[in-house]
Amino acid sequence: MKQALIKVLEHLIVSMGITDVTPQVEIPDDLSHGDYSSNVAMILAKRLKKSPLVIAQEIKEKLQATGYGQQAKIPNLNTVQSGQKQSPHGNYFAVLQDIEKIEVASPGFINFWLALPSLNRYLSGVLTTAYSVKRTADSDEIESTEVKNILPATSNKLPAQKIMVEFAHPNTHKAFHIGHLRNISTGESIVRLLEAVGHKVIRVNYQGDVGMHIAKCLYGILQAFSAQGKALNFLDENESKTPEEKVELLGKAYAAGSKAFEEDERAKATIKDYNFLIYASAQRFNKERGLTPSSTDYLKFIKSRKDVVDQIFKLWKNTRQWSLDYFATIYKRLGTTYQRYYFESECLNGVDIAQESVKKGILSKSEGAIIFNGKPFALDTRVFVNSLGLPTYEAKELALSQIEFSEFGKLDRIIHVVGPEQASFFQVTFKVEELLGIQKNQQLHLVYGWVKLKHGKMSSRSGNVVLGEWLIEEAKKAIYEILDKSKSKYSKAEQNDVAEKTAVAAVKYSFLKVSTKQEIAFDLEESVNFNGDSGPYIQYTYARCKSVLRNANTQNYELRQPKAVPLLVEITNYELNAEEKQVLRKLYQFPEIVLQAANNYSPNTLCEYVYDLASLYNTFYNKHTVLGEKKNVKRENDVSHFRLALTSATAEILKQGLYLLGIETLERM
RNA sequence: GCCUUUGUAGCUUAACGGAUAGAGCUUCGGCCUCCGAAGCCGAAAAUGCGGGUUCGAUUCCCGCCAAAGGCGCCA
Repeated sequence: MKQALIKVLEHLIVSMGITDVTPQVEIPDDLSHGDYSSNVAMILAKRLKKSPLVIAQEIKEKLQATGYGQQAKIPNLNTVQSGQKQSPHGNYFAVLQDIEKIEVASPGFINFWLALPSLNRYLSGVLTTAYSVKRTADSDEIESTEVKNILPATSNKLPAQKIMVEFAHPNTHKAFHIGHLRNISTGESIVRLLEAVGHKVIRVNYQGDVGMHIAKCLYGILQAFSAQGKALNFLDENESKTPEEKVELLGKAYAAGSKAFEEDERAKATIKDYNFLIYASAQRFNKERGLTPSSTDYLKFIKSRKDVVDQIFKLWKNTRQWSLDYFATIYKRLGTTYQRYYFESECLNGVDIAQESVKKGILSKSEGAIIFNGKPFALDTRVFVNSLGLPTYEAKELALSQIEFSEFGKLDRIIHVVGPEQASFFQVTFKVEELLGIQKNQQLHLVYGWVKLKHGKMSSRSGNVVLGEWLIEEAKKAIYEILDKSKSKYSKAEQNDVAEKTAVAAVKYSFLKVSTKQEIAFDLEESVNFNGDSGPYIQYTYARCKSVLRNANTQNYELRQPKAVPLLVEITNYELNAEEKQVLRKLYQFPEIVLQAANNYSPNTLCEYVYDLASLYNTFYNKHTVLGEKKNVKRENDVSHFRLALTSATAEILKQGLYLLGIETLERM
């Protein structure tokens, strides 16, 4: 609709002699300004040397001349355009059938109101998809919905792309904290939004499983948590523990190792040695897996304790798996899956790429290291291979991008969901990859802001972290309190299901409603808030809608039969009240909001929409009765039918909106 | 020193250069003998400072102040 209006205005201003301006049409914040609004008259004011109001009035009159809202007059349109008898303009102007009112507002806006029939047509469309899904399901519940059904009108204009979204990337042996939670919430929603507008998306996760942080952790294990400092004893003793307990142990070991690294010179030297051993272990692991190893033999760097090679290998490989097993439980909890897990350990041949790049003159040697000199490109200078011969994150990234661009056919884009501290890193690696011919302008660093504590900074070294799962558990506790007070009777299993889904929703929504780049000042109370602009509020509204619909069923309304849908369009003699109109118009905006959220990578746009819709529905619900024949409210049947349709459509859109945010709905809560 | 990002009610925040800066939390006052009160209605409260561009600036440009991140051997 928006695009169609832009086309109409574009054609109109061409007839006014303007060819190089693309009119803008937007959905006004305030519904009293219509469903769509254009500022085209104000843009033209200077060019035409007339007042914006006059221009707006002229445009309005030209549009009126087409007889909008009346199909019969549309064919006459071509006379508006001089000298183009067989022009396709009639098609463009056909959109005006759906407009019932055009107004000019100071200082020169042209506002459009949609005609009721077109709103109703959309409502029917929503319900038809809802029914079609319901009919294929054997239960009363609507199964997870295919969003695409509601979106083709706006989405099919974009060329579909193949896009890789890389997100989550926790490091093994380290804590999974609320920053990762935000990363996953954001990435998951971006994936779903891109899919909803027609793109093919590949979900991947890049995890750091080599490096100093692991050397510190292993050192901590061998020093403090292992009988006689034997790796095998440690593994045997703890093998039967739960994934949570295992990673907790790793976290403690990491803290201990970090402390030793800073305070004890001998420990520091040992940890550095361990780091080489980990690289050597990774190479050995790659050989086992049949991956091509890099040309560097890391064992030659080890100064002492060659006897621990086997120990470190087993310890690294097993504890690495502990972390991965634990991460898997979290991904499952959050409803996230990945097609491919990448690891730093498989990117060690970045050293070889870096060395070739030196020959090509793209990277250079300096003080024993291989660096990229950023000055000619106004970028930072960064180290790719350190003077010890170990690849840094940068060199590994070169190897990674080679793999990523080769494994899934031709990719149009790779989106890296990563924090702001890596902006310089990505600018440099993107540039080097461009110079190497790996990619050109195909990658995007999608920055998500840090999650900071209101007081103090998160640091897994000092142990001052808010763990992801801890937060979800806190939210669950709060929900159990509400459930205990509630009158609804649930079994233990049902309670747990409600608490789990509501808790995840609360946490995810609290991250997603803030714009992606914005830092979040973490506040427990805010994250587990169930009132107002929150995930549970939307879920509650959905559950409320479903409750009404269940009641309608028991009271023998026929709305839930597909045949009742056409009835909606026939309701023309019923004057809709203000609240009904507000909900109806909001529903209509859904596809365009999804498109906007996808194109801007901004789930918060969708959060705002979903909240507005829920809020408008709740206002309507409180003021008017949908069924309400219980006491003395007597009403024409078709009013109830319309309101049930509105309720059903609201439920459907809320469900789909939440799905795109990665949040599940509950039929009861 | 250089680069980047961010400053909006007491707190957390929204607003492709548009209309009266929109919410939530908190506070205060109302609404369950009617479909779910995790709800609804009402009140109070904000664009860091100074310039500029524009019909119009929270948004773009310049300067200042403040915070965060980054800038050859961490990831």
